[in-house]
This record gives sequence, structure tokens and C-alpha cells, in this order.
Amino acid sequence: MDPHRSTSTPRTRRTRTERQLETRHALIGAALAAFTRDGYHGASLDDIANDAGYSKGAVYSNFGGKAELFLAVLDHNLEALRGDSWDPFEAVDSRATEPSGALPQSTREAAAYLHGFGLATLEFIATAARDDTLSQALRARVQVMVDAYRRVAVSGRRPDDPLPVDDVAQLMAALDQGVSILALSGAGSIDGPLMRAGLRRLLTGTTGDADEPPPAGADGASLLPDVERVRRLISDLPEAPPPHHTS
Amino acid sequence: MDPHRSTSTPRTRRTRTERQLETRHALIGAALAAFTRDGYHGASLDDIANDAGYSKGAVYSNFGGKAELFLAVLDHNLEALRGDSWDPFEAVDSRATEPSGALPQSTREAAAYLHGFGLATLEFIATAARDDTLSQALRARVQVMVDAYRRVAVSGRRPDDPLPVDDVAQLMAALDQGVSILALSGAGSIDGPLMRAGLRRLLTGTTGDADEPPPAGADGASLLPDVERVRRLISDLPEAPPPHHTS
DNA sequence: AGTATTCAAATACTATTAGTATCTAGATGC
DNA sequence: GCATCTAGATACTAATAGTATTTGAATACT
Repeated sequence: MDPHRSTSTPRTRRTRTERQLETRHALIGAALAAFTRDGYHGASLDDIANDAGYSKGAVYSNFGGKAELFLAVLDHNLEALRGDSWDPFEAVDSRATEPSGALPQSTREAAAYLHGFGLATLEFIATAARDDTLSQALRARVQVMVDAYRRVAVSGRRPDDPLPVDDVAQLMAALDQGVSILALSGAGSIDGPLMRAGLRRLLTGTTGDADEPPPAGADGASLLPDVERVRRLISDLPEAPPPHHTS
Repeated sequence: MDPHRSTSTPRTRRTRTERQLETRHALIGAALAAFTRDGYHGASLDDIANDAGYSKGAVYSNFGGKAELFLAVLDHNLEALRGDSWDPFEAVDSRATEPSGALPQSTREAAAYLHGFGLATLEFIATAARDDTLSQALRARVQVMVDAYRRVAVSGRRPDDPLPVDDVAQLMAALDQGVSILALSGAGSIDGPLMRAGLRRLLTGTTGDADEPPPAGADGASLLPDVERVRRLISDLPEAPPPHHTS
């Protein structure tokens, strides 16, 4: 089928690094799905590898282990928070509790994804905190979230606020995380407007009900990314990785 | 050694329910230690049972499984939050980040316990949320925390606050949880005074720096109990359960 | 009192899974 | 076109939650 030299078949015959990058990508995609569906501990590396069309060897060849694989998935999700381009106002506020809202089908799906991945992240945080190396890696990721809120706090705070910006940013980030926990544990009923009201109180110290528009900008920077971002991430990834020799 | 009938040996020969209660107690104690040390997934039922002086069969005879055992430990910890007798002002504020403070030895130890058990609880929340039955059980426990804050919010809020009490209570509970997450992930540096300042902003909507005394009362109702409570819980439990036939 | 029953806990076993050690075939370098 | 190198496959180990079965001491019954 190919009388010429090897250079003429770019489809099947790829460079080694190309293939490996493709493998990484496929594994991350399968891992995102599996962690979301089954949780961090619940997801098995065998499943992930098989779903991606590879064997477990591929996982250990590309990542240090389960934890590093998860960090790679998390990084993929956190990308949007890095850098100044992120605008908190863009975020939709369906992050909290919208299990039966009026969201369109695809977004509903994304919300389910979000919920699942949020749980997995929580699980990972609790696990990683016991390991020094992972703990440090995690700290950096949490810092990304706090930094995102810091940018919001810098522009939105009152000039006479006695609290340092960094403190306010941390409080806002904490509220964000806490809302996620309440939502994920199914106990809370904090919706977007209420969360904004809470953030506003932390930021400006003014009372006001949930329906007022946000004063300077604050919404969902959480480690658990918002629905829109998740939608993008999902559609980003290759659905079906290249078929592979199974045996 | 005992010429009389069997009724005269109350030490070795106990009623069946007595023994079982003792077993439950010992298992809960060992489980608290193990979960704290190794996390929810990291702790093994074999270890817990052996540490308590029993075999795994005792666990499954007394509890439905690992999850139910954890819930029993959690309930033991949450007891203090139930009922109106709990006063948030009593709580010490070393819950957040006091890894190297000037705390006395025993309290330092308790703080380590607290940290570990907090992580385990986080892990459990993330896991339990995937199971309908556990999810419901967990929801009830989270509600205990929110209720505790609700009592604080009822007495501490301003009469003209446009937000409903329940909303404020949830926001405060959320901040509490979030602070725990940041602390547990090692990224945050929110101490007691700062947390109180945040809670005050949520409660009264007034600005003010971290050093002001709390306005109406608010501190640490978290699912992750405060240090003092943990100390009590630890000393509550029997250190060494009754020796048992190992084989 | 003595015998039958019950059930807390022990023992034995299964299935699953993270991680490791080894191997192989296809890509890369000369 | 041959030697090397490595991504990924295969085979194996150790650990552990849960299940099935067994046992012996406490209870109930006569």
C-alpha cells in the first residue's frame, strides 16, 4: 500500500513526540470524564487508560501516577484563571445549585460535569494535603484562585477599607470554596445572586439584598470552574482517540 | 478462684449489650485516630479493628461499613453543636492556621488532630455525595452546622438587613467551610481575627479591621470542630480497650 | 439446671486496584 | 540499513473493602 519511503504516510506514521502528545491529550480527556463520573478514588487507572484506547503503561509513561494525572487535568481546567485576561463578570452564575434550572441541554450536561469534577477536586485536596510534594503543588493551584480574587479586590474595594487587600481576597476565595462545599454536599441553597451579595459584603462591607447588581465585579473564580468554562473544556478534548491495537 | 455461681464475677462476665457497646466505643475511638492519621481512604478497617483490639468482623457487626463507621465518628464530634447550649463565643480561634503558635502542648496535639480529621471529613463529604443514602445522611449533618450559625445570625443581625436570616446563616457557614479548605490545603493564612472580621461583614455588613471584637457572636461552628472540642472528645474515649483473645 | 437458640465477633475468602518490573516493537540517530 | 532508545503493553505484587461462613459465649425456654 505504500511503495515509497516512509515519509509519504503522515496519517498513520507520526513522529514519536506527536504520538505521545496525542496520548497525553487522550488520557487527560478520559481522566476528566472518569474522575467526574467516579471521583478521584473511584476512578480506576485501568478504566481511564482503556477508555482512552491505551493500557495502564501509558499512564505511568506519561504521568508520575494517579495524582500527577489529576493535577494535569486540574491544570487544564485552571488555565482560564491564569493571567489577567480572565474577567469574573463573564462567568455564568449557575455554579452553585442549579440541578433543575432552565439551562439548555448542553449546559445542563456541563453542570453535571462540573458537580462531579468539583467533588473529585475536593477529594483530591483532602488526599494531597497529606503528601508534602503534592501539597506544594496544590498550594500553587489554590494560589491561582486567590490571585484571581485579589485582582477583583484591588479594583473593587473601598479606599478606606481597614482590611488589607490580600485578606479580603482570601476571604472572598474562602467564601467561594465554602459555597461550593455546601452546594456539593447538597445542603446549601446559595444561588448566584446570593453568593454575589455575600462577596459584596466581604468586599465593600455594605449591606444589600441579593438582587442588587455586583458593585465592582465578583463571581466564581473557584477551583471548581464555572459551567461555561467546563463546556469549553469538554468540547476542547478529542471525543474518540485514535483506535489502537488492543492486544 | 470462684466457688460460687457465675453471678459473682461482674468484671469478666458482662452482659452481651454491655460488651457490644464497649466494642462500638473502642472502634469509634480507634477509627477517630486512624481517620485522623491516615485519612478516610487511607485508613484501613483492618488497622482500625486491630488497634481497637478486635477483628474486622466487629466492624461489620457494629456498623454497616466504612462509611457508617465514619458517620458515627462524625456524630460523636458534632454532638457539641446540637441544641442551644452551644455558645460560639466559647470556641477558641486556633482552628485556622496555628501550626507554630504559642499553644500549649496538649492543645497543639489537638490542633494536629483537628487538621487531620478535617481532611478526612472533606474526603468523606466528596465521597458520600455520590451515594444517595450517604448524601442524605451527610446533608443532615451539614444542616447542624448551618443551624448553629442560624442561631448566631438571628441574634446578631441588624433589624434592617434586607437579606433573610437563612441566607446570612448559609453564607456564614459557607465562609467557615471555605476557610477550613484554604487552611487545610495550606494556601490560606486566615487566622481567627480575620475570620471573625469576615463573618462580621457577612452578618452586619459593616467594614472594620480584623482586631475589632466580634459584634454579636460568631466563631467556628464548622463541621471541623474547634480545638477545645477535639480535646474533650479525645480525652472522652477509652485509650486502651479491654484486652481480647487475639486468636 | 440443663438444653436449644441466637448473635457478636473471628476466620477465611473474593474482587478490585495502585504501583512496579519487565518486555517489545516501532521510531530515531548514525 | 543497522544499533539504540523509549512509549507503551504485559505480567505481577501488595493492599484492602466487602462477603460468606463459622464459633462460642450469653440468653431463652422448659
